[in-house]
Amino acid sequence: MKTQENLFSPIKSKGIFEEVSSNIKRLIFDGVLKPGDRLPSEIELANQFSVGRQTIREALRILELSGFITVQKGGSGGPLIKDTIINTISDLFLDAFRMEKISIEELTIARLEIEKMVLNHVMDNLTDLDIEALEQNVAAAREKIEGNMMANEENIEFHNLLAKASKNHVFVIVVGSIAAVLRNLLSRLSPGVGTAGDPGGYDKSILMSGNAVRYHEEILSAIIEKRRDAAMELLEQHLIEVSHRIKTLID
Amino acid sequence: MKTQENLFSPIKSKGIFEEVSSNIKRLIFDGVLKPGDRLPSEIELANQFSVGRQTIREALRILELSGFITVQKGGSGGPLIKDTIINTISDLFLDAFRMEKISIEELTIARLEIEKMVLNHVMDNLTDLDIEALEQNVAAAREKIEGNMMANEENIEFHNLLAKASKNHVFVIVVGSIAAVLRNLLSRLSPGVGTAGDPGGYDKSILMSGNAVRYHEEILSAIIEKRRDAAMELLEQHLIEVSHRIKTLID
DNA sequence: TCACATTTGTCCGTATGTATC
DNA sequence: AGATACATACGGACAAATGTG
Repeated sequence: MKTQENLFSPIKSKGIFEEVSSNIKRLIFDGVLKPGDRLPSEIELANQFSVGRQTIREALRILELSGFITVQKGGSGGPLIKDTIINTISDLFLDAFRMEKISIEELTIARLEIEKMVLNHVMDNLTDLDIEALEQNVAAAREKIEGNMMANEENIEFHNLLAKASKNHVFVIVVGSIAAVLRNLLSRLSPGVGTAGDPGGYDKSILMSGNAVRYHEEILSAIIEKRRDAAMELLEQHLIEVSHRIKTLID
Repeated sequence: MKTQENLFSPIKSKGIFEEVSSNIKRLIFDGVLKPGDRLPSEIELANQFSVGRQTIREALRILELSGFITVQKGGSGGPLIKDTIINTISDLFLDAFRMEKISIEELTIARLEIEKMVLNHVMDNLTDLDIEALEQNVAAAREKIEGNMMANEENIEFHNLLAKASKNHVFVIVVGSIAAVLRNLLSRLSPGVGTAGDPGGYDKSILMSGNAVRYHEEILSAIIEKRRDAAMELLEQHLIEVSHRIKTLID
């Protein structure tokens, strides 16, 4: 029963590969290595640390799955410092949702509540840059709709941009994760929807997508004009409609 | 430029080790493999998948860092299915803190908003079983406090039980993740606090812990008596006080 | 207490696939 | 198209750790 978790020096605990990844992590935390910098190749790292290549590979795998680096194959490739922690956290939330077998009802209820909460924060922290990004998003979405194309990616991004405008990264992660789950569900229910230039999507799906864009435009207007209650009401209507759309797809 | 993302069979895209980990992941999602089950040894897996042992190792490393398995060395050891996604998320949150992607302020604001939202749902969906679990929790916490021991685990669990009482798994995961981050932070800031029977904890930390228990008791009473506004007010006071406690620990 | 078997951890050598120049 | 550089993958070997008899 002595489950003493030694939190002070988590290094040295498991093996060399963890120590190597911790060392590189520390360099990133201390600012010695910044996003965009290149790490030496595996062979080079193996020589510098005086360890085997497999050990380096597992250390790099840790860093990759922790969102600190990406690895590119081929010539002039190799490990690249890149900050993707937020995305990594979102991925794990997605896994957690899938493990718990979340129902559509639960997800839509939670989404509705959380996004309303986020919107409240947006109204208090909105900047011109946020407005610009949101306007750009709905413009791009409208353009696609007018070209008879789905605008699903843009529509999902609208909600992510809204979360960003709340100036709270926790909200960004949570909203982004829920959006990822929904996108996952939609792509399973109506295949080919997310792909660009899908020639088979000339059905009511485009109408729904266009409808969402109109809602986004109205919500954005209400936000800009500081009409808080109207924005909340529109958001609620929009999300309820989306949930209905998903339900009809399931049947 | 042919970046066609095939959402139906994302396998074969990156490499063999990702395909292996995806296969095992799928088995876990589908319930074929459940927490507590043992995976074959690395050599056995290598034979069954007809791949090298190094490939298996990297696949297992992915699963470990994604919170799906743990790996034990030695005789009768090996890969063990275990759901630790929430802990993994909290670890990444800590990394995000260190990378200054998330601040304590953001986290406490998000926690306050989310738990208030959850409490509202709890008031509408409370059952006798939830009440029983919550009462048992505060009773256990009080017992520890009266024995001059910290009740941090119980106090954190109180909030998780609250989330469960909302009957929404999304809330459970979000609240659980935030709680895990806070527990992780607290254990780093005030070492030895989480361990049972810590003889060095006879300081103001126990007072704070006891204070939290009192708040929990009052909140629970308000919930049972359907005093919604009072419960919300108490919860808000409680969480603000906790955030102050964390801030003072950081300075 | 002491081997013993099992399993992960680590290293080496080599070959292949892949992206860049 | 060819050369180069790099990750990816295979097989074999030994060391270290851990539970079991």
